[in-house]
Amino acid sequence: MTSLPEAAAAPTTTPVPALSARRTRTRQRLMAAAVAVFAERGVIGASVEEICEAAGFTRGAFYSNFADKDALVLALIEQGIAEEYAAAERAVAELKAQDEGLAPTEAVSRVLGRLNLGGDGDRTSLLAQQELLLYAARVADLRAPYEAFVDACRAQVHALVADALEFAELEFTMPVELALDLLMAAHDHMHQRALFTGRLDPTAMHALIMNLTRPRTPRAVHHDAGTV
Amino acid sequence: MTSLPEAAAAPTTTPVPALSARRTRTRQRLMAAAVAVFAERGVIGASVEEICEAAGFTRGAFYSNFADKDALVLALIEQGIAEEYAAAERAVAELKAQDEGLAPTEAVSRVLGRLNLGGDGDRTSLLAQQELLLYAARVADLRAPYEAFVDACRAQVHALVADALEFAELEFTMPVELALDLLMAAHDHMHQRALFTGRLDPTAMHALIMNLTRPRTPRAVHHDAGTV
DNA sequence: TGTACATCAGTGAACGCGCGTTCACTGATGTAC
DNA sequence: TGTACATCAGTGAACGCGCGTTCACTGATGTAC
Repeated sequence: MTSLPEAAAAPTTTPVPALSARRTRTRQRLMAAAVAVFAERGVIGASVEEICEAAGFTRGAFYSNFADKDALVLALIEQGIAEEYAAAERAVAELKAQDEGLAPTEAVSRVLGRLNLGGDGDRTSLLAQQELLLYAARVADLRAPYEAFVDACRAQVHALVADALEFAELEFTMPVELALDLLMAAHDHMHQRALFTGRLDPTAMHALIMNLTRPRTPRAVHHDAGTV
Repeated sequence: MTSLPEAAAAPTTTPVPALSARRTRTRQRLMAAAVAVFAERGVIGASVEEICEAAGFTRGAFYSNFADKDALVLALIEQGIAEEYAAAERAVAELKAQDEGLAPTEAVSRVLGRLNLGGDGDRTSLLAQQELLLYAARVADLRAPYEAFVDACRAQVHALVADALEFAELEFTMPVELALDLLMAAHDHMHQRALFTGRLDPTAMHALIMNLTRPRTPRAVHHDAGTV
């Protein structure tokens, strides 16, 4: 799971007419600009003009690269999927590289803190991500790709959490699928609140982790203050 | 907490120039139509024309009642706050009226299932609610009112859950504020997924409730299958 | 109760602006010899 | 390496449409006598 070739960034298996380097750059700049504009104005409210201006192009360039706004959103979602998987690889590798003993909660929550789940953690990314979700929920053609993106996020959480628990000698107190659902729910909720308060508050997240896990071997009791 | 006069629906303490009955009706129709249009097109994408057409008015009527779209959104949020508190009153009263013995999980999750948290639970309401959140997160003047709305939701959850736990003789395994956060997180997540799958899946929610609660009196063990 | 008048509430035409989309164009990049 | 040409990629003007906002208007509602 941690080992893939090293592609995923430069896929040589693109559809029939491979894109030129120049075209790829233009598309990337348009997509990056779109994220910023989506965060500020919303997907529906973002005009093609604004996106192009932010990217330093004219509108003609947009229509030369994308059929319409939906096509750009689809490209963003699909790129998000690829990045999510790539990020999971890296994060797990990093975690395995550090071998110092951490408190169980520390280990797990530090891992979760690294989860971007499709954004850099800054306000712009959070807003843009929420925008994409809501837009994808409405546009039939985008629902399936977005669900694939969510699955990619889930896979990343799964990989990270599994390793973290192994490392801290903990196990879930419920089926792993349910635990993942709850972790992602708490994670999203934390980010959503951050849109209003301006800062991430991991308190509830920590409490949840404590409640979802227990020592894997029954002899040691980490959760209580007891020193058995 | 359960006892208020019986107003909240017809507040006689409205600001200085009280609205005429006709005007109130027009505003309500516009607001109801706005929810539907917001769900379909998004707050930013919804045109005043669409809202008015859905409500059966011309655009002039809109500007005669609201300064602009933001004023209408604010009115929707403030109405949501009032409705949320009113709903909490009713729900708690209903819960207290039923005295048959329920399984602890049943009691709590049935109560939570009743939580609308600002919507009827249908797709339109869910989308509109998400839209309002995202819009409020961006517009400075709407952030405080929206946080007040979230507080109202939290108060409703608190009232309901406290009663349900009392009824089922359960208690939280963590501070109540954290437990409420997690319940709301799981609830929102469940609704968000429903936007894609088309149905509410309470499995994770149930599992969370099991993990957040324990019998209040140590003698009986409700959580395990044991029959002590 | 009836009439005359004042105010209120919504109508619908008009305005100008900005946006999506198209397309003839030009400069940039690549290729054949 | 150099030249001539073909294709590619982005430009920017142009079009028409729909939207936000205004405002003179008219019908509805309320009030004084």
